[in-house]
Amino acid sequence: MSSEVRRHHGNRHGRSEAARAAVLEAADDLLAEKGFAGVTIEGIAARAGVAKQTIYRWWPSKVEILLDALGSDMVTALEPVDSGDLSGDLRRYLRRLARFLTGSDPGAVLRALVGQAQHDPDLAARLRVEHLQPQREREAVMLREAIARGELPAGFDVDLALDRLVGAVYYRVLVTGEPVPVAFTDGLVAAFVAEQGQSASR
Amino acid sequence: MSSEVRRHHGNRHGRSEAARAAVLEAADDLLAEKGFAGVTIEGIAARAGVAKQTIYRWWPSKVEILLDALGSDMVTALEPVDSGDLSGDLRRYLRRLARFLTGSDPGAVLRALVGQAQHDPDLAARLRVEHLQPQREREAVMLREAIARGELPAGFDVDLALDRLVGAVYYRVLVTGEPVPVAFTDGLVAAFVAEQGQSASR
Amino acid sequence: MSSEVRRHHGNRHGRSEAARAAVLEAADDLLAEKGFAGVTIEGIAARAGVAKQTIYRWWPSKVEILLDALGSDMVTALEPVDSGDLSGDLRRYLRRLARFLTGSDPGAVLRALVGQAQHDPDLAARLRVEHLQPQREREAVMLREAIARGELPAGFDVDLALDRLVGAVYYRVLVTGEPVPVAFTDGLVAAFVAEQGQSASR
Amino acid sequence: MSSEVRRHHGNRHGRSEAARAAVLEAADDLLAEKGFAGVTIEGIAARAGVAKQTIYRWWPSKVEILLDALGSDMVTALEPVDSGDLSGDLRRYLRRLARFLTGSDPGAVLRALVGQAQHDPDLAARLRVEHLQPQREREAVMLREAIARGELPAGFDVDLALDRLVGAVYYRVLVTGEPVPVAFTDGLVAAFVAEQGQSASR
DNA sequence: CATTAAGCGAGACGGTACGTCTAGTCTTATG
DNA sequence: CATAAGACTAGACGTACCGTCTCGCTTAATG
Repeated sequence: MSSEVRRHHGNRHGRSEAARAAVLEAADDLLAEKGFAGVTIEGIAARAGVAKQTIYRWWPSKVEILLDALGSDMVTALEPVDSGDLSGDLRRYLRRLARFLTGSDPGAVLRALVGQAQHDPDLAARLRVEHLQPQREREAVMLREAIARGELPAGFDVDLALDRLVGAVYYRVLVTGEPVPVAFTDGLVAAFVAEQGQSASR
Repeated sequence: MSSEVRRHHGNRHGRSEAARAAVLEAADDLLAEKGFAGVTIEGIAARAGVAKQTIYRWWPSKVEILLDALGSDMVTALEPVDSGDLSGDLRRYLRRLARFLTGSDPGAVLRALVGQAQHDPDLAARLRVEHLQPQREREAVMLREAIARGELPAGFDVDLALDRLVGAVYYRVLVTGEPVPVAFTDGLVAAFVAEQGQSASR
Repeated sequence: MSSEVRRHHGNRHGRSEAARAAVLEAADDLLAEKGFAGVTIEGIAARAGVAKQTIYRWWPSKVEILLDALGSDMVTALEPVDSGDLSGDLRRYLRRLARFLTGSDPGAVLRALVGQAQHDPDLAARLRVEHLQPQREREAVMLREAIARGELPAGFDVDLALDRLVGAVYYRVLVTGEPVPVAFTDGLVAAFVAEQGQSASR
Repeated sequence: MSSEVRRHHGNRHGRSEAARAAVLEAADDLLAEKGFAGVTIEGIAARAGVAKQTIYRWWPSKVEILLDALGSDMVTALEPVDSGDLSGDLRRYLRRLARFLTGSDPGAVLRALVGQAQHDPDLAARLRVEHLQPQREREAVMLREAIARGELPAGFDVDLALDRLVGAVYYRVLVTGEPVPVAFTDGLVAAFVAEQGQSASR
């Protein structure tokens, strides 16, 4: 038996998976080595051993390549935790988020894309629809299950809580440039938990 | 009598204030009209009626022009409030911050610069040193004075609080792209106050 | 009844005559519409509804297609005259040559090929062997028969005469771009006849 | 003391003569080495050590570069002869023309341009106006002076004679590809002279 | 009657050159 | 001595064709 997609140089199989993979890897490498400005279509083509036309055939711009390169890395790296204990889950999740954003290759891709999205509304829309909102939804599930378990009150404002927890992490990464140590993320959760305890005791 | 600085085409008066102002205004206009990618040195020179060399003489790059164009707009627009009532001050400040970031021209410049800073560590450093950290300091003063007044406990973690309050606003602006209505900023302050109340009651 | 070669999409009949004809016609049309630079393999394939590979299977280059498209048009259009009266025959022949070169589709193809032959020695060789020399030979026959009839002297230099008669027509077409009216071709023949008369009278 | 035009890299001197000369020489060299198809803007730029933009600033296409490269070479190489003896002058001129067209670098440029002119009416017009017609005029002067001297009759058709003399040479070069030996050009003149003798004797 | 094999339309591929755009450098003449 | 002007080298942009390479379909001849 043979693999589903065979190696080929352009034919009726349709798109070459080898070329696609080489492009995405080249884009990733260039971003890591030279930064966003160093990611050029010509550079990607040269490094991937691919013709420029092949790139333009499948991607409308370099940011789409990076979106593609991001792929499901976010889903993989930021799988929410559900152990039945909200505060522990949140601590683990925010630690993981901080590490993803500040210390991983796909995190660097995401930061570059969020940066570029400030100049490019189309990219912003695609980035949100394809990556940020789905991840936000996975984060929301964590909190909603805690509501279901009774760890959080019924009327709990999930969106506000996520903006305060996750937003603080992004803020340090994107705006202040401060490191995001475990002490910080744990501190966020501690404050969150304290607040809930207060509410519950009323 | 005439204005202090006369228009001139190269002379012994020193730097031309007219050229400087024209460049900054052209950069601002181009950003507003065409977005960040539409801001080019050539475009600025053409619109400002200035030679490219004059721009390169005084600014090392286009982002420095935008930094310069931002000027003291942030200081002016985001003057912290100090009425002696922390929660009211915070509500007013965050409303103003949200409006600045989402609904003003200098806010658009700041967003573009923060976006570009994700690709450009030098810009990131200058942006933080010249604008973000001074503003952060002004914000911190608000809280420190509340501590001095006894509205907040002595060991209060000012940095964590700002990351949670201000960070949530930036997060919506830069990442989720959600609007930042008054209800949201007031909600942030309400949660903050509730938390403090709980702490105080312990 | 059916045509000898039926329409087919690839089979054991061998080469598709329909595809061949469509390619030649498309090439001709493109040359007429857009000029030589507008004749591209991709354009021919698209217009002929034929795959590029089919073109490359049968023709090594686009100029070979035009050579093929020229076909026997030159032979047909430039059939020499032999009425037994040399000066009348030459007048008719040169008029026909002028009209072919300046006012017919295959003449335009020939001009394009002669032009391209200046850049392409292989094309030059093929063009001469397949079209120009055979036609030259047919022209020479006209003169040789006049020699046989005694209209021209035995030692008459056929090649020189053709270079002067035919060459002058090509020169106007290819180099000066002047029109080639009947008065011109008739003038050529008149001068030729006068010269022979002079020689004969010696 | 300094040379009239100083070396510079773009400035208010206006156009760089060094860049201009390097481009023309590179184009010439490429034509000689690789033929017309080997003359590309990129190739010229690379060989001349010049930016593509500099080429596009001054020449609209590669054929204009070749037109420019041809310069006054034709005038120089094809200076008509005027010794007072028409037949000798014509022999010398046609020998020189044959050598220019078949055995010189600028002759190769001219052949390439005449070839390309078959595909490009604009080039054809410029080539004629700038080079071919002026040269034709210089040729005509030779004959007109012979008329003035009484070597040719008053009503002599200069244009027809040039088409037959010069045209035959171009025809061999451009169409038949035959060599153009001295015997051939001398034969042309001999036939021309014989014809005139006959006319004169009438 | 099923198999085989050749020509076909289709179209992706690695390339080269195109002509355009902007960057950043350099050299003047002007005031 | 800073300016406006503008030519310069450099290099990425996105497009057009090149010539090559499968691929799956159609069809007649073959076994």
